[in-house]
Amino acid sequence: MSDSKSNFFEDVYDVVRLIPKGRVTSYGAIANYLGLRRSARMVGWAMNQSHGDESIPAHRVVNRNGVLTGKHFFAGGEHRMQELLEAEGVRVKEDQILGFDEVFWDPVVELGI
DNA sequence: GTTCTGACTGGGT
DNA sequence: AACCCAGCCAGAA
Repeated sequence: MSDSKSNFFEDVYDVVRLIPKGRVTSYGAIANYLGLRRSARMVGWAMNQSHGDESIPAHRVVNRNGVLTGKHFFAGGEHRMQELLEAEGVRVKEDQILGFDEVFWDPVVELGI
């Protein structure tokens, strides 16, 4: 579209909202889905800007290592992100998701390209 | 205006 | 295997 301004953030938020409960994805997966394979940082940056919007399950977005890298940005304590994930059935240990491959949700695979 | 950093990732050393 | 570096883009100093 011609009026591409900050649509990137909108797209990121849209994909994050599509993450099913009990599933997680990575910044790179979202970036890849948006065609910005190497712009995973921007996804994280978009999440930072989304801080405060409870409609965006940012806790379901982790890095490719399955580590809750963004936990430190959650309000209510650093363990809030872990609590949110565990409440959805995602096991977390030492800020790392257990069975990451089982709960991983890839928008490119699930939604299609 | 330049410079640096960042909720990342992949490849190279 | 561990560490380092480059790439991507946007916002702050």
